[in-house]
Amino acid sequence: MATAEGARARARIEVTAAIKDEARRQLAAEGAARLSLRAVARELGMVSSALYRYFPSRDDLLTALIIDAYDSLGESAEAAHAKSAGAAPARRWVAVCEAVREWALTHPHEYALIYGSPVPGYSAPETTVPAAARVGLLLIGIVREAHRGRGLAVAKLPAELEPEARRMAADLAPDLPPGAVAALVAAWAQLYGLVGFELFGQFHKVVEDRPEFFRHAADRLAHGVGLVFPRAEAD
Amino acid sequence: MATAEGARARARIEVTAAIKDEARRQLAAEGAARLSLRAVARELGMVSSALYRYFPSRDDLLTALIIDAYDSLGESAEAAHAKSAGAAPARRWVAVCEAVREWALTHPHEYALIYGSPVPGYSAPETTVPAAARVGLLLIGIVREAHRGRGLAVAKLPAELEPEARRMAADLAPDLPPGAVAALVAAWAQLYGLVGFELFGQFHKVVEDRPEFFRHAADRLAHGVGLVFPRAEAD
DNA sequence: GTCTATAACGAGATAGAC
DNA sequence: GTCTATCTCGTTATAGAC
Repeated sequence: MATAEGARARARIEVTAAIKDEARRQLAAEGAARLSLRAVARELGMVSSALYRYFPSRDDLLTALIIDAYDSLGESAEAAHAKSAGAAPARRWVAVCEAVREWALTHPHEYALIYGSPVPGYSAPETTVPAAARVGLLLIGIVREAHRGRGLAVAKLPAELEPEARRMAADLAPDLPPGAVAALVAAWAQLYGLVGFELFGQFHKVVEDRPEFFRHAADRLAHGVGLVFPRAEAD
Repeated sequence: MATAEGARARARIEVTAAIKDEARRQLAAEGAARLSLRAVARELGMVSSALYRYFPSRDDLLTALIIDAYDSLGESAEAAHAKSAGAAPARRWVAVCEAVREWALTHPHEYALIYGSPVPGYSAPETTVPAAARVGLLLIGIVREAHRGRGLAVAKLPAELEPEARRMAADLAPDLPPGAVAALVAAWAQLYGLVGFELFGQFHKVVEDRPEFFRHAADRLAHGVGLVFPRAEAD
């Protein structure tokens, strides 16, 4: 029984993966708005109703693709973070930013799925939140590391933003100064502005040496959050 | 004959506007990927072939909507810029950024059309460039104003970025220091990161007081570009 | 219980004849 | 410009194989 159940489970995992792979292929070709369960089934030699054993609806398939994309991005970012262990927080920040950019360039359609325009008629359920938070948590961790090592220059905050900054800090990182958390959230959004503009073509005929341009912008973002670069090298 | 021709021209303009209005409505409901000439025609009580007298293809209709969106955004930004005449460049910068944000919040689907994921199978022609450049030109103008008034703190550039910064400056604003141009392009992209995150829901349960958060982030962007705030008030 | 296949629904797009 | 015949879609009900 154990082997039979194992075989069933294995087959189920394989078919699920095949469905998602084919769906990703269609994502690239047609976009998320035109993702079609029937087309996926047809391409796999299945009948459309059979897909419902694996995904209860088209939206559930979309949700699975979104979570996979966030997880894939999160893994790349976490790998870059781990690889940079021992380096100054500002360097680790840049390393993670560059990993985000590289993942986006190698997975443009999945990037568009999670950070591009919302899919009409689809609204992401709360189950996507943990995967979506991975990169943010990594960035918070880097700032925390700097804070503990006294390598964080805390930004001054205008009085009007202080309540909001306190609220964000309480939610996201109660051990960090509110000013740093507010700056971090802004930098997080701005990082995706840089990536999105490059990926979606706004830098066409504007920025040519994009890796270098991005590296410098990521540097400046780290600086804006209060991460101090080692004296010997920069800043 | 003059009146007849005038009437014809007027009718043509009216029908063209009606087509674009209906197309915008569908953009909101279905997304750009699903924009269908037939559906537009049906809704207007026309037959699909009649639409081709006004737009030779779906892509041409899309292009017209994109140019309209860029122009509408550009007008809003330019109006905010004009209204801020006399203020310090840093203040004008923030005013323009806030106008971009407000336009995006009131025109979410048109924002998604121009700054969101690319429409699969569609590639924007060069004719969209002038409209797309309006906000960028405005920001360059603000930095230029500061530079002329000696209110621009030019950012130091790492040696690796200098050739690219020079190239960008030669293309975009030969009268400005390359460092300022590079910082400006980055800030421009980052501005849209902030706007996109708010609009596309990434700030859900993260940022609550979004106007204040955005204003502060725009302030910091101005600072990053080298715009100096009047001593009496901020910085 | 787990899965696939057949058939069907209502809605909408599409192509072509007229 | 109109009509119709034929596609697509998401989804469900049902029946039967393993």
